Amino acid sequence: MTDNTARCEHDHSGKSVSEQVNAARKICESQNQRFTPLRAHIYELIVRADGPVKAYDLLEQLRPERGSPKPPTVYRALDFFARLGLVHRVEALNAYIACDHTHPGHIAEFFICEHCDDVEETHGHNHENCAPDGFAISRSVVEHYGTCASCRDSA
Amino acid sequence: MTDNTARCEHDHSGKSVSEQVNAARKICESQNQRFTPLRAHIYELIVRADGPVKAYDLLEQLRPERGSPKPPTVYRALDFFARLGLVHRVEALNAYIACDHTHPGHIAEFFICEHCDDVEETHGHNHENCAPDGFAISRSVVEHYGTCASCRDSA
DNA sequence: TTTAAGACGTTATGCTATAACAGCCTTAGG
DNA sequence: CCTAAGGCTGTTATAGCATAACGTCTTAAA
Repeated sequence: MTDNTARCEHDHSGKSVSEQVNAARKICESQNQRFTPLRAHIYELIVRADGPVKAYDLLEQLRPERGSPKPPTVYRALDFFARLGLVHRVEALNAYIACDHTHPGHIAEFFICEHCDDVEETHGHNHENCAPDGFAISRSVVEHYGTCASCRDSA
Repeated sequence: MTDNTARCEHDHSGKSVSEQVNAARKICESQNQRFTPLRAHIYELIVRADGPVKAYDLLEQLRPERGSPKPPTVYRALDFFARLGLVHRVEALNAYIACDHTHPGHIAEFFICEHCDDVEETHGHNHENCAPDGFAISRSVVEHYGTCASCRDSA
C-alpha cells in the first residue's frame, strides 16, 4: 500500500518519535484521558509512518507483538486519537496521520504530494467567510493533491 | 480573501431533472463521449437524488428495471461522469453528487448540512496561494460540514 | 470488412469499517 | 471493604465500499 521507503527525508516535526509520543501522552493526560500501552504503541506506529498510514497496515504492524489484533483494536484507538485531535483522517486516502499540533479555531489543511507521499499540514486558512450566509461549519475536510516543490524540481 | 465565489443555485434553481440530464448529454457529446441509455439512466438517478447519493443505492434503484446489475456497472458510470466533471465524489460521505456546471480552473467546494443533508456547491475559492512554495495542486477535496442557515433558524 | 477501442455483464475478491457481546480493570461511593 | 459503573480490550461476525479480470457485444475508424 503506502510505500514508506519512497518518503522524503526531511523531518516534519523537528521532534523525535519518542518526543512526539510523549507530547501526545501529555495532551491525553491533560484531558484526563488514558494513554494506555496499547494506545502508546499504536500512536508510535502512526508517528513512525511519518505520513498517512492505513488502519490495516497498523493492524499488521501490531502483529505478532500483540497477538492477532482485530480491526476494532485499531479503529478504536484511531477514534480516540481523532477525538483529541492527535490524528486526522485523510479522507481521500482512507488513511490517518499524526498531528501533535494544537490550532484552536483553525482548520487543518493538507497538501499531499502524489509522487513522494510527503504531506504538509497547514492551519492558517479560515474558511468561514467563504461559506454561504448563515452556514456554521463544524468540521472541514481540506486536502490538496499534486506535486511538491522537490518532486517538481527533480522531474 | 475576496468573495468572488460563484455560487451554484443548486437544483433548487428550478432546472428540471430532464433539463439537467440533457445538459449532461450535451456536455458528453461535445467531448465525443457516449451518453448511453445506461449512463442516462444512472445520471438521472443521481440528479433525482438531489444531493449526495451512494453507489450501492444507485445499484438498488437500477433493479429490477435492468435485471440485477453488479457494482462495476455503477462504478464505471460514476468514473465516467467524474472524468467529465459531471459528478463529484464527496469523500467524507463515500457518496456522489451531480454537477452539470463547468468551472474551469476552479475547485469545487461543498458545504454540507448535517441536519437536512442539503449541499451547497461553490467554485470561486482559489487555494493555490495557500499552498507551500512550489506545490502544484492537481486536485482538491474541500468539504465543510455543519449547519445551514435554515436548519439553524428552525432550531 | 477488418480491426481496435469502448461499453457492458459477470464472477470473484479485496479493502474499509462497525455492531454486538464478553471479560477485565479501575474508580467512586456507600 | 464491597459493589456498581464506566472505560478499555478481545473477539466474532457482518456490513459497506470498491475494483481486478475476463468475456461478449457494439461502435467507429481505417
